[in-house]
Amino acid sequence: MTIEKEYTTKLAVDDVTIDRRDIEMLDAIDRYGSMHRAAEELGRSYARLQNRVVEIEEAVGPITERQRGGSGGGGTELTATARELRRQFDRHEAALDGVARVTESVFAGTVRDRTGELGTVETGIGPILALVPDDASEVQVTVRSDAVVLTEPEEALEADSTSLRNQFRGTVDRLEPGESITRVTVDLEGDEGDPTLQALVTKASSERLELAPGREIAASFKATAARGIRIDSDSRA
Amino acid sequence: MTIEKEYTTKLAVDDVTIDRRDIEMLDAIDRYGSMHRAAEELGRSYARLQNRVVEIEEAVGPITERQRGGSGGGGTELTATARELRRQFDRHEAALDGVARVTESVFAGTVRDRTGELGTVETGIGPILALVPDDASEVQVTVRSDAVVLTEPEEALEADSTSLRNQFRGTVDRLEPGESITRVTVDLEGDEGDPTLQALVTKASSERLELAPGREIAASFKATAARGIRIDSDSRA
DNA sequence: CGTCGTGGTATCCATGACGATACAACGACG
DNA sequence: CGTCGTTGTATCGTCATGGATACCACGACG
Repeated sequence: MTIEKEYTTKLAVDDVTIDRRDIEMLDAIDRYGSMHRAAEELGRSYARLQNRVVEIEEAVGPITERQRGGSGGGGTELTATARELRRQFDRHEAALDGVARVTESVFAGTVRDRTGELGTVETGIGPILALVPDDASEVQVTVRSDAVVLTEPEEALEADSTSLRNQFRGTVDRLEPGESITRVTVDLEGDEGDPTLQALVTKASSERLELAPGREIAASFKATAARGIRIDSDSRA
Repeated sequence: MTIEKEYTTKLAVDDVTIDRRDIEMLDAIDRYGSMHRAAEELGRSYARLQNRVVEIEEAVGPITERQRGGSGGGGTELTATARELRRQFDRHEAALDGVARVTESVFAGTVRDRTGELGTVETGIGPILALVPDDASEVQVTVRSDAVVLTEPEEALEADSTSLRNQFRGTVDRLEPGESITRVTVDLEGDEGDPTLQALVTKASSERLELAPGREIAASFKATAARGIRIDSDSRA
């Protein structure tokens, strides 16, 4: 059973919510210069497509300049608003794609202190400062591997001048080099469960830090990049 | 026109894709111990709900132990698989919620060098090492504010022993303190556009670094936390 | 002044998702 | 050995989405 993380991107603008299909519609209109051709090229009915454009415009304002009559019969162009929408959508989707692709490390623990949205979670690898939901006591803390910073252990000590609030020491367990990015698995000193933290690092950084299995290293991440998720109390196993 | 980032969480397991509704179904079954009560409590029809359970189990394997007959008429319990599914879903949703909530800073630029998935992007604030799509030349680079690390400027110089590949200097422009987290806006030295970088920092870090408007500071982030998004060449404005 | 490919609109129909309903099968317990 | 609240299953109706089709309006250009 392999579980894959998926998602669908949406933008809520006032009253409508714009999804991938809408953006593809805008793209096609932009590319072909007419809603008829866009509909044909996308394999969807002109009537619905045109309706959708109007529907969006009623909520967002003009996203097209439509003209009928004329030499070529007319045509429609996108407005700056439409292009901005598309860019925003692309950014959002890229961000979501990021979380779906990136691996994360999980540590179960219990919330000790809490001030506002922040809390200290006692885990098998020690206390972690993380964002925690305010009704939770038992949580699992997740850390995205692209948010983990690796540092020389000696330098790490004086790093109190940083906003990196979570620092751990460990030894490199495994390197999985990609073309330009290496996935590093760090064994942390911990008693329970799987005291392992994954980090994504550029190949250049990997070489500069002379990463290799057995190498001692400091791994740190920001409190704002670690989130706790409530575990239902009635969940056994 | 206020644009809000939205998303719908999904897990793809083999042949089925599990969405929020399914997880709520599992929750209700777990809470009430029977599919009939779960259906009633959720306001949906028993027939469909039961069908859905079977449908999921055909793809994922047993997620329930169903028993009919008996004193209470029977009942159904969740299996460990179902609980694991729920936890995974919760984690994924928390991660997606993170990207939807966090602000990001955007810098437009052009890709210079590219090795694999990594590239150097020339922007208004200088070169940024980021993940770039392989067909792009003009990109917008986005940096999540929870991935930006603030450091004492003096210490930053010797930070070559880190996997933080992008380092910039600037001055604190604005602080927006929350209950336990402060949003920091840093003005970078840059010519074009909006040379501003946002960072989320714990209040403790903010005080330790003595952040205040005008304060000089170093802001850094990992290359793997910066992603470039292609800008269509035919996009003007 | 007609042509032609647009935009604009209304109507009908196919499909899928889902609730509503009805009914059979089950089995511990009184 | 019947009761009762389950799990199963089949059928029908409803609703929303969206394609298919048809028809009108438009206006520069030949």
